[in-house]
Amino acid sequence: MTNMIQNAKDQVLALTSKAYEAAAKAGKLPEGVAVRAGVEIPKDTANGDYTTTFALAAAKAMHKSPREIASVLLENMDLEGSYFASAEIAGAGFLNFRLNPTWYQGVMDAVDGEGGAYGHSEALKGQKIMVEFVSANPTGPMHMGNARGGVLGDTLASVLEASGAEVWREFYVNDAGNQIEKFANSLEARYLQIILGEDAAPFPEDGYHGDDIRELAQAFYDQHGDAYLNASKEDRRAALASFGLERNIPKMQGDLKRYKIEYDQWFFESELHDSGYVVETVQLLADRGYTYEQEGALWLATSRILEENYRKAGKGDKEIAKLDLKDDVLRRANGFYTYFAADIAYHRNKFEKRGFDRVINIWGADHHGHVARLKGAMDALGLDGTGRLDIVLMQLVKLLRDGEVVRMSKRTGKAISLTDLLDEVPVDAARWFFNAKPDTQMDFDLGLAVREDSENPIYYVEYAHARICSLIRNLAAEGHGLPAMAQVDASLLTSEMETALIKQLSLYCEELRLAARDYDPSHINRYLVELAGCFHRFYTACRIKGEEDAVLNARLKLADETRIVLKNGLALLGVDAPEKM
RNA sequence: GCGCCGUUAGCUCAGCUGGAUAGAGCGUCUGGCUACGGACCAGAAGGCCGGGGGUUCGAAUCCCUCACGGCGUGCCA
Repeated sequence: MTNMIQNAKDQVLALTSKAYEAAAKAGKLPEGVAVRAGVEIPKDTANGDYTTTFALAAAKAMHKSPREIASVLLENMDLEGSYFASAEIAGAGFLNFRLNPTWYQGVMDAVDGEGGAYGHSEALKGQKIMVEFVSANPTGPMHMGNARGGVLGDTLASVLEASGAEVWREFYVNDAGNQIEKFANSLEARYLQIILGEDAAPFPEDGYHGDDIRELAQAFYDQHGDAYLNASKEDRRAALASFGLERNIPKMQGDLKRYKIEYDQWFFESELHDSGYVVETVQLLADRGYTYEQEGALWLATSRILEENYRKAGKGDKEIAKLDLKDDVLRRANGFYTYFAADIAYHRNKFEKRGFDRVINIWGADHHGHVARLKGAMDALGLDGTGRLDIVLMQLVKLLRDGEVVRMSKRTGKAISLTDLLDEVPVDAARWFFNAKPDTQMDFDLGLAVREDSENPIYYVEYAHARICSLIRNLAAEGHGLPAMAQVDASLLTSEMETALIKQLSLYCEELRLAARDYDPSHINRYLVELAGCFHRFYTACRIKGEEDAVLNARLKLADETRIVLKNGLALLGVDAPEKM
């Protein structure tokens, strides 16, 4: 709730514009100039704790040098009662502000008062947001891309929750359509091979070659014997498909749970078909005049929809012509609806039926061709897909083992599955590692990932937490309990390491904001490493045990607040904060 | 061909709406507890920010262009 960084920034701007008004009134600066100035935190504290570029930004309009403006501003500035002890001119015309103890006390009060909720905000209050992620085909084991997407989606959902949104986690189960047909055909071939021998039943060329298919067929055979040998093709395939799904889906649920991912809902594609919602949705598009028939198929006029969108976005004819837009089939000539049609229905359901204000999908980058047309289809339905549907495209994971690339394709049957991963790598390490910026490709070296040493930043962060817990335990054993905030005087914390640590605590709010804004929870990872570093440096430089009570209390409180923030951040990532290691 | 993503230290990556001398971790080298957890800390070396133009007080950041890499461009999902 309390964001002391925002408070400080607001105050810098308020102090500066007040100074400007005073100066203008006194005739020292031209009146009525609107200045778009920013406030920043300088990288080097030699340049103060906060800085504003007001004078730089105003120079042109005021026809004065930045330093001259800054100098006049300074003469007219009153820091009384503010968070700042001093302000000075530096460089090209920066105004640098230095914090006083009331601000540091404010940060410590905020962490103490808000505890586990510290860092949370109400920025997204009242917003109902769905995050749909993983949504792996239930036709086989989940792969590394699912592992990455799982962490990303789950953590992003947590970040949005911490920002005040009402968040819904959902898994879309593709239990219909071509993939399932392929799945059934593959199972059927394996099943027949078990009974009749390998050569008796040809394996479909585009089938799933994985061992999991053989195992499922074997399990089916163990249960039913050759009862389905002479059944109709349709019955046999249907039985095999549902047998497979009934085993695969709970397995996925179990694996994801083991990965600490729990969904609010597993939504089945088949429901959209069975309830007639797909047909209804396509009809709606037809009613709105966005479809046409050609060569026996029903098409969505995607190119027209997108062209309208691009035109609205201000793109010219030339640009649009270059885009090479294509229409999409909704209903094939054989009468079956495409995945795309079902997906449109699914997203209509999210917005229209369930009333989500915003929908976020985590997709693999290989689906990016699908982004514009799905948004366009929502626009065509009047659901503002352009504005409310956000697709996070996640670049794929390159899996390595000892430097060698490991193939990830399900179809080769050689994939390292998410289950395999969790057998090799601790869950927390995997979660930490996969929580990387979505739009960069990443290498995951299995040999490297299992190492539990200083190369892995997660141990650095966990160690800081465990160290603080140990400190608190030891002091408690000596009769020094944690002080109440009233007993803590933050003005005693003046050394470089202490102020740096408090400032780092205040940054948590900021990083959470950025994580929510960019849909990039990896801000939290980097923040926690930095926070742990600040703590270790503080801990090395500042003794706690044996100091006089006032200092001891202040430092012990600071350590405990660091523990709280470490724990809050790790909780967001779904990583344990161990009290001992 | 077209589209999306990427290119910053030996490696993995930060760099917020353009700001001050481009940062961190790992690796390499050198140091630091008979004191609260050495899974820690301090210091050093290491950079035409892929190339070239442009915009301006100021560009890793914005615009154009080229190069390289990944992915896509199905009546697949």
